[in-house]
Formats: sequence, structure tokens, C-alpha cells
Amino acid sequence: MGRTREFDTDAALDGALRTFWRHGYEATPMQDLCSAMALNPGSIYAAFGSKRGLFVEALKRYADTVSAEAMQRINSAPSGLGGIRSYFSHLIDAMVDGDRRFGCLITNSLIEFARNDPELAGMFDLHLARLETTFAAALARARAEGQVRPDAGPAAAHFLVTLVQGMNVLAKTNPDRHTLQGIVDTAVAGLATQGAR
Amino acid sequence: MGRTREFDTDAALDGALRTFWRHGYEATPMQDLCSAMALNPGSIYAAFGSKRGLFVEALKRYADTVSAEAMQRINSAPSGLGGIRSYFSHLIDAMVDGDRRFGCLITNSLIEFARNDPELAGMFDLHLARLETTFAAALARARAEGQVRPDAGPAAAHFLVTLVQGMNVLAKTNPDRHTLQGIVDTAVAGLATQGAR
DNA sequence: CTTTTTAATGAATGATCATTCAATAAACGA
DNA sequence: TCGTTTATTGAATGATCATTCATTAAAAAG
Repeated sequence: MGRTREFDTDAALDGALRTFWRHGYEATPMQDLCSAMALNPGSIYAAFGSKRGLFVEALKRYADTVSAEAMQRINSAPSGLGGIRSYFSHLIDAMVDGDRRFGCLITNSLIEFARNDPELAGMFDLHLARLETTFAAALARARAEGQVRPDAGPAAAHFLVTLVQGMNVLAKTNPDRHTLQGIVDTAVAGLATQGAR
Repeated sequence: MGRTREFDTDAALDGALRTFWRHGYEATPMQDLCSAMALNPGSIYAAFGSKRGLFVEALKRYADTVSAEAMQRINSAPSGLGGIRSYFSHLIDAMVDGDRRFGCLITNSLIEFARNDPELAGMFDLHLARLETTFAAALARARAEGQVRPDAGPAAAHFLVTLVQGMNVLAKTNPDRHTLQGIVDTAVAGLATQGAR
């Protein structure tokens, strides 16, 4: 019983997500979030408790949609190395003129909050661990297929995660496609067996 | 004529720099800067004009001291690849328990401001260009010395800059030395000629 | 010593921020 | 239709923030 909620939670969260993504947490006033979500303060506080609570939900939505979709590319490719290449290829597309013009919401937030907020720190760790595990699986597949050097083990997965974080930083500088592709090609060539270059 | 300034500008700037480094721009109130600089608001505003003006000067000081010192390691090594290794080795030391526990002030600020502030954007671009040029020179030397693959050209320099940015992001996650060393070893092994591994 | 100039002090100011709440509206059960 | 419950509205609240300024202090010039 009682009045039913009029707004769509996910749509509202998407509005908040976009605003946080573009401006960061501290730099976005509640007023901007109200506009982006097309909601009044009271409705937002009733649904999410606080600005921080809203941010946590927006981060979760980002991880479940944007981030999960990107990682999916790694697994759904026909080969291990192909999955890795596909991931970076779409990352570059999105950086140049797509959704990742403002980098990655999680990377941005990791820089902003670091370990000052334990709940957020846990979310960041989980995200990085997921990406690393996904890369590790792709590398294992690529090793079995003879596409990467036999010594491309756990360190190589960490290496790829670090490269992604670096690209997410570069995203903030209007990078050009050619430069980005060169970076990825250099990294992949270093991992690949001689024949696969 | 007139009363002489009682505080040391560089010492005050170092106090501000540390605070901005740890907490970011938006998240540090003037009150905290007053404490860190051991100065009253009036003195800070007389000397630096505004919080943003102070931040710009702190960024410059960071580039001139912390950042310049790190890049110096690349040039002053006995070999090209040795310089690159030395740079990352000290970066890891500082990340694990040293001055870079909070990442890199420039990387952090790049994420926070992106291209919203043209003057800052110019400073970020200049910094990345300097790092890239330094890496490019070291790679040229390493190529002449036969330490890296002959195709380790401009893209490889961009690649190393990206790796540094990625490490600066990881710095915010309490990384352990072994993981960081593995990442750098993977990157360097990919660049090196087979014999130099 | 007096005057002039500049620095330091720290309370005051006004803007902006996150958050609350009283009033109103809608949905549902009886 | 009425009563209960929950959602929506948007102005009000109080905290916090960057910044200012009148006052006091110190240094140098005459």
C-alpha cells in the first residue's frame, strides 16, 4: 500500500552516474544531481539516503553495466589474445569519441577516494581483481593456443590491468587514436610469441 | 621598505603540496591549508591570490622538485635500459612506503580537473610530454646499445608513459612490492631484446 | 623618532553546500 | 468513500567553505 514510486531507479542512477563520471564526487553539487536525475532532493534522499549512498549505488550500476560489458568482450572472443585485443580496441573507440571521454568512473573514484572510505576501497579492489582474473584467464587461453610467450603468467595479468589504468588516465587528455593504438600494440607485441606479432 | 615576509615561500608551498597530494583539490579546505602551511588566510591570499593560485604554484613546485628528480634518474644512468629500470625501481620504492603513497600529484590532478581548466591542462600536457621525451631519449640510447628491440620507437615511449600513469593509479591501492616489480619486469621484458632479458 | 610601506592576524562575510521537513498528492485496503 | 501509507515537492536549515578586511606589527626611509 501507499503511493507508488514514479521514477525509474536505474534511469535515475544513470543520470547520477553520468554526472559523477564527468565531474567527480566532490565537484558535483546535489543540485546538479537533481537536474541530471530529474528528481527533487527529497526523493533522492528518500531513495538513497545520502549523496554518498547515491554514489555507491551509481558505482555499482557502473560496474554491473559499463564495466561488465567491457570485460565480457575478453571472454567472448574466439581466441585468448583476440579477446585482449578486442577489449583494448573498444576501449580506444570509447576513449576517442565515446562513453569513455571522461575516463573510467572507477579509476577516477579510486584516485579521488583512495583508501579513505573502506566500503569504496573494497569496491575498487573487487573491480581490479575481476579485471585481473579475466585477463589471467585470457592469457592462459592464449598460452595454450601458443599466441603469447610461455612466461606470460600472473605478472602479465597485473601488467594488463595497470595498462588499462594508464589508458584511463590518458583518456582525460584528448588522446588521438594513432597514439593509443601504438601503446596497445607495443604492449601486446611484448607479450606475444614472435610469430604472432 | 615595508615589513619583510616572515615565512619561507617554498616551505609553505611544500606544506600545501603535501595536503593537495594526499586529499586532492576539492577535498582540502583552506583551513587545512592554513594548518599545513602554518599561515593565516590573509597571508596566503596576499601571497598566492586564491586557493587555485596556490594550487598552481604547488603543482609547479611538484614538477620542479619531485617530478624533475625522478626523471633525472632516467638520464643519469650508465645505460638507456638501466635508466628506465632505475626510474621504475625508485617509483616502486616510493609507492610501497615512501613519498608516493598517495600516487602522483600530477596524475591525481589530471583525473580531478581533466580539461576543465585550460591553464592546468597545459601543465599536465607539458608534464606528460617531458616524461615521454625523456623515455624516448633513453630508448634511443638503449636501441643503440642493443638492449631493446629495434622497433621500440615513439610508440614505446608513449607506452612507458602510460605504464607510469597506471602505476600511479595502483599506488592508491596499497600494492605490494612483488606485484609491482612483476608488472615492470613484464613491460621491460617485452621491450628488451631476447639476450637482455 | 616619525612616517611610510608592507606583512600578519583572525574574526567577519556571504556564497554554496548537503540535508531536512511540513505540506501535498497518489495509491491501496477496507 | 474513507483512512492509511508512502511518494513528491521545494522552500528552509544549518554547516562549511573561500575570501575579505580592519587592526596590529614590523621594517625601512628620512
